[in-house]
Amino acid sequence: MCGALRASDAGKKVILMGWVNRRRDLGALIFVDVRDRSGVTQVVFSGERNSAVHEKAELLRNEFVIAVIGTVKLRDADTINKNIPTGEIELVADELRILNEAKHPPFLPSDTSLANEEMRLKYRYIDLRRDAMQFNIELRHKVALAIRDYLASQGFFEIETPFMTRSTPEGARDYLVPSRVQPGAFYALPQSPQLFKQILMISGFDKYFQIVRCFRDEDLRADRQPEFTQIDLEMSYPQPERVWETVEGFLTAAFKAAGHDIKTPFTRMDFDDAIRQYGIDKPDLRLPAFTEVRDCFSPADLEQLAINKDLPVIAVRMPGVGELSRKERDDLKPMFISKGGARIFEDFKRIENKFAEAGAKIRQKSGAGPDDLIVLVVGSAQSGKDDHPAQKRKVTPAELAIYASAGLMRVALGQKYAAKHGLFKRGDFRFLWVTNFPMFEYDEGDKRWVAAHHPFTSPHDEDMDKLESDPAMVRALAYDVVLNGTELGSGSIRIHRQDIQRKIFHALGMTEEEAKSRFGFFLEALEYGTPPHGGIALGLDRIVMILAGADSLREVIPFPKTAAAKDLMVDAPTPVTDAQLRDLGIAVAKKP
RNA sequence: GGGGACGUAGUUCAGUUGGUUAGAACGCUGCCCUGUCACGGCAGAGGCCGCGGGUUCGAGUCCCGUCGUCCCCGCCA
Repeated sequence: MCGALRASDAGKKVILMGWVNRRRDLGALIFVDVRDRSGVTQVVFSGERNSAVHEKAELLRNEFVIAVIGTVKLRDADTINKNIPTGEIELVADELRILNEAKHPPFLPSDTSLANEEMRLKYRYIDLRRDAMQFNIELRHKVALAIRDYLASQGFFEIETPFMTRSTPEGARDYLVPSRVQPGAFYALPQSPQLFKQILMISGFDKYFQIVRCFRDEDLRADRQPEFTQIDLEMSYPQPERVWETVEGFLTAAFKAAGHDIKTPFTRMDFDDAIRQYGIDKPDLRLPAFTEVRDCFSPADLEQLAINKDLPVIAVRMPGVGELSRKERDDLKPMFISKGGARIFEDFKRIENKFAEAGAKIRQKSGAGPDDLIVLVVGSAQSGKDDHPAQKRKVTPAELAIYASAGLMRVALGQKYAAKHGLFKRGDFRFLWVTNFPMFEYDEGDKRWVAAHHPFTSPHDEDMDKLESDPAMVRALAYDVVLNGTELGSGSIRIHRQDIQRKIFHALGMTEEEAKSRFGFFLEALEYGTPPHGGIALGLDRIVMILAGADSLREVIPFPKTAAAKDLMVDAPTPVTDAQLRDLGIAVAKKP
């Protein structure tokens, strides 16, 4: 391989095959860097030594595929290249074969500046030749392999489940596959193998895993692709802690494979605490938690500032970021997303000038040094009263609006300033289990309760009696694993009793008939001796993205989709022929 | 569905207040060069300024629309 040869190989006769990475033509002496996925080696073509081969080497151009036979030569001390691992040697060519020529590529793998994404995705095969992409894809392979090895060593079986399955119109939108033999009927691509893995528990495969593609027809983000890979697992008879240990085990192996040692067990945090301290259910622990500073203001202060005295007053602190300039503060305002009338005070200096005592107290309580940035998020004076169905929760909807707004501000500030001020250090991995999620969320549009995780999640034993009477207060045996503000995975202990599963469907507003038509097969399966079981699924792409230090999943997925869910290389999706549609019994209402 | 950014040579970008022939770097082509390694030197080719309208004596530059890529909100059990 092109990255393999070392000083100890000097004198050997070898053959190297690869791409022309760069050529340096000095006349009677031509240097060519040959590249494959392992690295580059300098090949020397000398006119003096072999004029026929040298003449052929003059034809070489970027990205030609060549084979070179030659002798490994130790370089003279003054010509050693310390920048590459093979820099102590070079290959003196005796024979050259051009295996294939190449058109001038739109961009070169060796280019120092990166082509734009449109170009990279259209010519993905060239983009993938770049060192960075080769590294990321290798990393992905190593991580997946380490996870497989670990889970297999713990007695898990990898078992495949169908891609062509049935639509369950709850949650994300399904990708549909029309059936030819059953015109008008559709398969759905799985959003997750959820019910199949639960049925595998009923089938006696008590430890299952699968590194599996999942599909969701929703709009994309930098960290969301319509098809993505999950590390999906399920086990019988577990306490949540057993699932967590398993995840901590395979993540330790995966991060080790990427060269990082991580500490287990991970921090654990109640959902309510996450909201109150970070305003989000996936807190980034690299940045400090909120400080509640309402009591730092006198009632008169609150009135004068038109701050709601019944709602939290949140100080968001960014260490070392310092006072913002006027322009920076102006830039901040559009970044603030107000939920439920929350307000922002981005100019803390002004608070300190006008309300010196409160300002000092806030600095002290939040532990803010003189170099720290403080932004306050408060409720407006008129907000606060509501009769929301979730009013009785520990964190009421009105409070949640303040926390959530502050949480979004905290994340936005982190993204904008923390990297610049060294708060995000490479290799700083803050894992976290968020637990005790509420079972239900209230859908304001549909005016009904929906499952916060999914409808197969078991409620807490002690909350079972509140399913009908007080759904807002029911906690779920659900847990998320979070890393540096990214949700890596989500899981739960499942319902294994048919009567409870029925109750949940009912609480979600499903009639008996609906439940039966959508999930009848599953309710029936539950009746045939279902062991207690639970599991989790983690996003492989996101794990690799974080390990690669990338900002987008596209950097770790070989053939990703654009924001409009298109594949620019193969140009998908496309219209299909009328004959195909006829076969499927489908008519397209609006042709492009 | 909504908001924002961007679109100029093969590529990455610059292009002033609307004003003469649209520039640079890399890449490409040719010539020169025996120790380069982001080689160097000389010469050269390469432009529907995304597309369509409009304003103007005059548009890469201003306006409207449209397409594409990216980021975000909604959405993502």
